[in-house]
Amino acid sequence: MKEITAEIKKSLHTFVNRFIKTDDELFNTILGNFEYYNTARKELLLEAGKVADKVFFLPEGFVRFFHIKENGIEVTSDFYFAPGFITSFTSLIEQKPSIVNIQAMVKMDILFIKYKNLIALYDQEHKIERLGRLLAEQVFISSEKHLFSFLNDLPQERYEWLIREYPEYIKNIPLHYLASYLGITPESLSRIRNRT
Amino acid sequence: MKEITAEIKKSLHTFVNRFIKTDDELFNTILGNFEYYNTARKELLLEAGKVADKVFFLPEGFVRFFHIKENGIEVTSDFYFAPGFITSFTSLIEQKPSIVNIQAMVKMDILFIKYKNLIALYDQEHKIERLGRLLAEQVFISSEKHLFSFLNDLPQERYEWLIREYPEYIKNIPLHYLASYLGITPESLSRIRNRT
DNA sequence: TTAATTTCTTAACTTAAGTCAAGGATTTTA
DNA sequence: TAAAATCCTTGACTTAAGTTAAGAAATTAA
Repeated sequence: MKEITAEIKKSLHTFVNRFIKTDDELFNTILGNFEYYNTARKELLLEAGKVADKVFFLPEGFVRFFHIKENGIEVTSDFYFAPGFITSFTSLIEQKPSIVNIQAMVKMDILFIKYKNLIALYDQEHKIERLGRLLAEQVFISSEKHLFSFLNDLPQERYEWLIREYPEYIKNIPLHYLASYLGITPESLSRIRNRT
Repeated sequence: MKEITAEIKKSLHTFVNRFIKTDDELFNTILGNFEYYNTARKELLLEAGKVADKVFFLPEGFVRFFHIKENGIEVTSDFYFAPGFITSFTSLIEQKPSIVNIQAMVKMDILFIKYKNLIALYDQEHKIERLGRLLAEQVFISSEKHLFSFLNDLPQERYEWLIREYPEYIKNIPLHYLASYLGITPESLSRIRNRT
């Protein structure tokens, strides 16, 4: 079982301090609640049907959210790049089975905190509750952007929006995942790209 | 200038206590920060281009979120029914000009709290910070549902999802607003409804 | 480094939604 | 309550995306 490196600690510290200022005591309280984990590429950090009982922190790498529709089609709903906290918020908040799978896109060293420890931290420290509020606000904003791309734009324009808003997606993510993120088939995305 | 009635106080109390338990002192602290306002039907509670500086509480009635695209087409992005807190979260959180307009759909008596007072309450009371976190989580969940309807379903299925998930929409909301909420034209919605 | 798998593209055809236009029904408001 | 505005539907036509199928290219893993 590998240790939490100084580099990983620093990444967590920097990220948390974007939202709240932590003195040593508070940061050590937070850090003390996290455990280390090493994922394989393509490993599921959360499986659809199970209740989310952890929040992950990614100091590196990125993950994909996806689910399988009744007709068997796989839908990619989101990507998160490091650094950041990752979980199925809906499953975690409601403590109900998750709709989505969360999949590691690359092999990576990550941290996680258990749900019950997070809740205890919320009770214990006003500042951590604030961190929770600010993070919830951020995931809302990012979800709303994705939603607005559907309300405002045709598939072709959604693709243009995507490369404008998230240029790193194009470099790192297989196109058929991007297609379903955009709500279109891989064939359509291929045609859209070749009619510029 | 009309007063805040006992009925409105009760509505706020009941709603807040779904999320946090408030003793008299805490509830009076919250209530003391709200002011009364009476809207006309179709009045804009927030105009696109202005920074959101209030959060509204609706004890009754409902509102519509909409914006105008560059091509002049109006898009309805959301509806909120009473009871609940209403604002452009994105504009409020980032303190940037709002994309959306918020429009009263009926004449109603409402409350509002100013942004700076809300921030002060967050600092002052851990429990209110928690309320903020829980509300942010709820708006995320509701935005994600709307998003998933686009990722999972064709327009026809999205309409069926809407009447299943939000039957009250059909009874209260003009169809051309629902059409743009579903990302389709009024003509298409009309055809979808007439091919059951 | 080769075999297996995954990823991406192209083509032919189908279908559902968009566009443009018009008119009737309903609701609002003066 | 009558005029105005809004709301909803229908029809004819266009267009963009879906479907099915096949194969080439690239990547992964044995």
